[in-house]
Amino acid sequence: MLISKEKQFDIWSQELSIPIPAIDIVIFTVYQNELCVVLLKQDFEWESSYILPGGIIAKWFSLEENFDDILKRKTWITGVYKEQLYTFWSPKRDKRGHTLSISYFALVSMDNFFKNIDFTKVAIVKYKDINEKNIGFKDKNIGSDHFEIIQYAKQRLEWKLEYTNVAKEILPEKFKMSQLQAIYEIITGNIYDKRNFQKKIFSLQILLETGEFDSSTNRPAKLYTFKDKDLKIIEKNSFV
Amino acid sequence: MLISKEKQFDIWSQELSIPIPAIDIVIFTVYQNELCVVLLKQDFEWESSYILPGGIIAKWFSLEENFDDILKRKTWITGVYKEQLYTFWSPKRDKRGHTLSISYFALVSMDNFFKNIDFTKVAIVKYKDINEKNIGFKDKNIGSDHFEIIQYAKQRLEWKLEYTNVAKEILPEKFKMSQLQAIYEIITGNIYDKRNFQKKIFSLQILLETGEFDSSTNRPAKLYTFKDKDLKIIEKNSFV
DNA sequence: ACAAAAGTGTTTATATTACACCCATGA
DNA sequence: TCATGGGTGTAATATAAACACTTTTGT
Repeated sequence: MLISKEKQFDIWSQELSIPIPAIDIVIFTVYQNELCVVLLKQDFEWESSYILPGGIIAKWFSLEENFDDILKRKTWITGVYKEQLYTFWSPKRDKRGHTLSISYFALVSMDNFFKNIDFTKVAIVKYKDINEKNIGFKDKNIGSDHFEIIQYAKQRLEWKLEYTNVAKEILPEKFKMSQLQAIYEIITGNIYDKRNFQKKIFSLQILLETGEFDSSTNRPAKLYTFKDKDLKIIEKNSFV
Repeated sequence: MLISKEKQFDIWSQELSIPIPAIDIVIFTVYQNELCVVLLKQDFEWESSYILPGGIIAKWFSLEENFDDILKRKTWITGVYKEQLYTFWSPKRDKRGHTLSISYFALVSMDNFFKNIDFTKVAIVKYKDINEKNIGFKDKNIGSDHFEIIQYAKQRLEWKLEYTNVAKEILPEKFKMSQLQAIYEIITGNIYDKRNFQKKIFSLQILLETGEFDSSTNRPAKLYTFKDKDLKIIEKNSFV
């Protein structure tokens, strides 16, 4: 006998002494010079409410495979940078489903983003517009801690930006120095002197000059690209 | 009808499409001038094999409560510093139980350690003596990735030591500068010039002089204590 | 010619590294 | 008196921070 996924879920949540492991995804992008998060949307008469894309995991697949599957089903986005964040659980969270949230942090470039995303399913919400009130579907008792998870992800993003070349996951393949600086300024909320910024970035030795120029605005700007294709952790000096 | 925990576990692992969430604990201490890990032991004729203390979580309690319960049941250790590490899952791990491992990293001071630990249950293994061969009970097909988890925890420990005052969780309440330096040297594997080490530590402003001295060896040594009772992240300079 | 973004150097302050001798105590 | 671990300072180098004008292009 086949039972629907919903039904099966409700049986589990009552019968078992364990919480049900699920994945929740905080996916950031930079859009219109703002840090944004891709969220699932529910509209009420005069307001909107959002939750993180997520779903229950299947034991036949790895966490990464489950992530890819869930993100694709919920948003149609594929091929993003992803990293596990933290696992959240409390007996109070998500009373209906009793799900344990293995949260992931993801980055998507605007290129990839517009190629893949399904706008009938998701909303792009400015990070600064997200607050406790518009996160979580109160009536269904889900997403109660999604605001906290987003905060946690933002912290991780700032950290990663400082210590790795992860900015490449948000930028197009080739970019000008001012675009790179903008990413850092948007995400950290600081503004930097462009001479010092450039000196710092060059000292990290993570960029290559392409020899090409962007002529879209006034004086043509040199285009750079990241040297390493994979995530590179920038080594810090020893403790002492 | 009551069914035993073992039996129930086996039913779950077969019937469910989800993995069973469990906690695995990597608990470090510094003992006899060596970095050590507290592990559960199984002796064979001519060799020993170890796994991480761990157990299945109950949804009636938070992760922290589950952690405390599991650690106490398995080792009798209580009141340690703990921090969630990472959640490991793959369809290949732990074939019998299909458990998903929410791993934790913990630190225990020798003081606390000897007050609480139950040596009939656990072994204290030098970190450097741990290898793929002596971790995991092959016959029972458990702990297959515990070596990987320990490596991950060691990395986190080094990081925490550099960026926080977490050393306080391993040291006694009052300690001399050379003890603090030893902790750093043992864990990072580096050796430091004691003048530079002192300058660095003082610059972080995380210590207080107690005014007391340790007279146990030769010239009496000043005793210090940590200024903050809670974990303090040492702010790094801004990116640029 | 002017508006807009790109490009470029120097000075000062701070942090890091390398390095060696004297001190207080117990045995 | 000597062996042991504790305590202390300075000079050289490297990194970070503050700061403003010129260049190239499109309009």
